[in-house]
Amino acid sequence: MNIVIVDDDILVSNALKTILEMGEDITVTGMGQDGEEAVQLYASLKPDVLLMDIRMKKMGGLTAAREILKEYPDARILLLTTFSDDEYIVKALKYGVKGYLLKQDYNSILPAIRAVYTGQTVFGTEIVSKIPGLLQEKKTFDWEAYDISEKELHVISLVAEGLSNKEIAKEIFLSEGTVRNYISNILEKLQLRDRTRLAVYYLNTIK
Amino acid sequence: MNIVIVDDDILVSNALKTILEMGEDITVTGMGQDGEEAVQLYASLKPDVLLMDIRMKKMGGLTAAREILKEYPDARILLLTTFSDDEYIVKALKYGVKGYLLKQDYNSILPAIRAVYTGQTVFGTEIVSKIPGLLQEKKTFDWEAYDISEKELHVISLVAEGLSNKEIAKEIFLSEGTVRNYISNILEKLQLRDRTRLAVYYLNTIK
DNA sequence: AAAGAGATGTGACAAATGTAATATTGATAT
DNA sequence: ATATCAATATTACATTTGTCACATCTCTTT
Repeated sequence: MNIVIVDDDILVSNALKTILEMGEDITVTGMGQDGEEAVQLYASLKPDVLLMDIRMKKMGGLTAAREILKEYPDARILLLTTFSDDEYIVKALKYGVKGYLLKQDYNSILPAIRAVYTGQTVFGTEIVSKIPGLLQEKKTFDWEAYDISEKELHVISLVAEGLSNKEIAKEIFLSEGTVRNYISNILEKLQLRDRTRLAVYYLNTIK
Repeated sequence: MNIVIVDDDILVSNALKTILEMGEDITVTGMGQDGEEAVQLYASLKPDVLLMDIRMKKMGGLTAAREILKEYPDARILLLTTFSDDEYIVKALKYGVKGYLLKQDYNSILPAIRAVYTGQTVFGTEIVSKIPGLLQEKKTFDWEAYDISEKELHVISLVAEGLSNKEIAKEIFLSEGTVRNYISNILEKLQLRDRTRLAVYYLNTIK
């Protein structure tokens, strides 16, 4: 299994190399220090797995990953992060990165690489919980508790689609004025102050 | 490393056992055929990893996983799925399951188990894309393509937090009028018609 | 029939919003 | 110094929005 390691810090790169080569079937075929090198190295060496730091000068790991995956969609890239770079994880996953690990866990890097090699996607401890839409757990809102009727809920959903009062009125066969009253009531009940906040609130909530 | 295998189908269980024991450091210490057995086996054997089918009679793998994790939050459970059981994945992750694999990929089971053993979370090929909130088709919007500047993006995010023009103005040290112009421009560029739609659009999009 | 309750509608008003045209400012280049 | 450009600001205006008080209208209950 051929691996390329890219990391700003040569000490880290070497440490990683040592760890990896403890696996007999593993060869580190190349090493680089920034995103641009990563792109070049990948293109020339086509390693089985690319192990790359996410924070690097010049081109960062994320951008490099994107570039590489654009060209080689099946590239197996494992990103290393120090900690709490949670913001990048979603992007990384979208690009098609195959792993997102904490540098700290030295002894999990080897198994992670093997898993990635077989096509799996691997997340370091704690990282899964950073995936929004997963942990970001939309409040399961108990609309009933606020005396929100079925009809009102419908209006809310229309607001959250961006309809104007006039359009909502037409949609549910009420006068525009009544729709205004409806919304005014809803805002009062929910302690919100305008339709934008209402829309946002609704979207962050599960019906 | 001690493993317990739970699967309806004894043929599958045995096949898995054979595969696993090709790893010399691995011992299959117990085998069961449904969720209830899984719970019992886990409690009595405390395996390092529990490998479990998700579809089983009596208690299914998901429920079993929940029960076990309720009692032992650090349990490392790897669920096996035939395919396209995507609906369960989010629940599984919420419970704290450490892996979700396709049964088909025989040769990825071993590395996956090792990764799980070190605390990583592993997803089989294709499975990542099933995570809603991720694939949940937030359009990866290329704001740059619409000439949205960094500052404009900031304004947009503030709109999506429900701030009024006046508040936004105070926040970023511009006059209210300028903020209005900003937003007017943004709406024009994005072909949207008011702040509510802008907020909705933004929330359904990844920065 | 009268009264009450609930949903719907109207009118009036202030505030916020969106648009457009036109300043003002400040920095840069010539 | 002048011309130029981008960013910011101002002004004016039409619309939309949110609030409130008060009508209607329709059922139901008594």
